[in-house]
Amino acid sequence: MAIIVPCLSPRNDMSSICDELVVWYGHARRDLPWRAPDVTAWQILVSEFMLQQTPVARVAPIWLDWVARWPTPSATAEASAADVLRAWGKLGYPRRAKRLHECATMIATEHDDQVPHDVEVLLTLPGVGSYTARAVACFAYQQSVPVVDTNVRRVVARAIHGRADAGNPSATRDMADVLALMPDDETAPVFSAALMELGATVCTARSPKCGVCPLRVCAWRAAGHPPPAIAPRPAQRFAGTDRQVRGKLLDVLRTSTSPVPREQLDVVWLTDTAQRDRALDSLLVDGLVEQTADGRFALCGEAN
DNA sequence: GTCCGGAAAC
DNA sequence: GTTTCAGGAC
Repeated sequence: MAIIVPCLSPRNDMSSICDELVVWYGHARRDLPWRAPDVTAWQILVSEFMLQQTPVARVAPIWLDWVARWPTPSATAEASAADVLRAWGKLGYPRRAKRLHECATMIATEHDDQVPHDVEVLLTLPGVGSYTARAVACFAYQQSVPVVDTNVRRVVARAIHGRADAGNPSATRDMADVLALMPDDETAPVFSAALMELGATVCTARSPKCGVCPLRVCAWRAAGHPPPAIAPRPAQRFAGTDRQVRGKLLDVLRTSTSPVPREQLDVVWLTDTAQRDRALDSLLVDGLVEQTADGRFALCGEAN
C-alpha cells in the first residue's frame, strides 16, 4: 500500500532538502514572538512590515508593544498617524509606518477588518509587495505559496545552483525554484519558515556556517564555495546622506508633544543647510511631516 | 535603476 | 570609521 507522505521520505534530492530543513527547524528555530500559535493574521502582517530591511532583534520589542496597543486593523486605523510614527520609534524607514497605517485603514474599511487571504488582493494593499503578500498568505493562512526574500534567494542560489549569491536573475525565477522545492500541503508554512531561518542563521551572506548546515547536498559546497560571479554593488553608505538628516529631523518631531519652530529643526544639521532644507521638504512631500498655520512643524496627523 | 534609517558587526 | 543587512515604491 502506497502511502504518500510529502517531505518525509528521501525519494530524491528535493524531498530530501525539505525533510532535512523541517527536521532541523524543529530544534533550531528561534522562539520569535510572532511565531506563537495565537498570533492573528493582522499581527503577522505587522511583523512583516517591521521586518522589511530590519533585523529581528530590533523588531521584537516594538512589535510586542504595538500589537498589545493596536491588536486589529481598525484599532490601528483609529490611531493618529502621529501616534503611529511615535510607536514606530527608531525602527527606520518611517514611510513603512505610514504605509502600515494606510494598510490598516484599507483593511478596516474595504475588507471588513479582515486581512485578505489572496495574494492578488494582498498586493493591492499599500506597503505590501511580492514578499510580504506571500509571507502573509503562507504564515497566516497556511497557503502553499513561495515566500522569497533575500535570505531565501541566497540559499537557493547556493544549495541548488552552486552560486555564491542570487546575483542578477529575477525573483520570479527564484519563486519557481522554491515552488519546486515546496511541499504542496499544510506543511508549507513550516518549510518556508525553515528556509528563511536557514538563510538568516546558518547560510548567511558574510560568513556561512557550513559546518552546522543540515543540508546533506549543497551545490555551492560541492563546487568548493566559489566566490560571487559579479562584483557586489558598492555598499550604500549612510553617514552624511539625506536619510541621516531625515532621521534627525523626524527624531525631534517624534520627541516633541507640540509643533516645533523652524529654528529647532535647523540645529540638527548645520554642515549643509541646502541638504537640511531638502530633507525637510522630502518629509513634507512624503506626508510624514506637516506645517501648521503659524509656520511650525509637526508629525503628520498630529491633531487627529 | 534609485531612494529610503538605524544599529550592530566588522 | 566602514560594512552589513528579514523590501517596496517610484
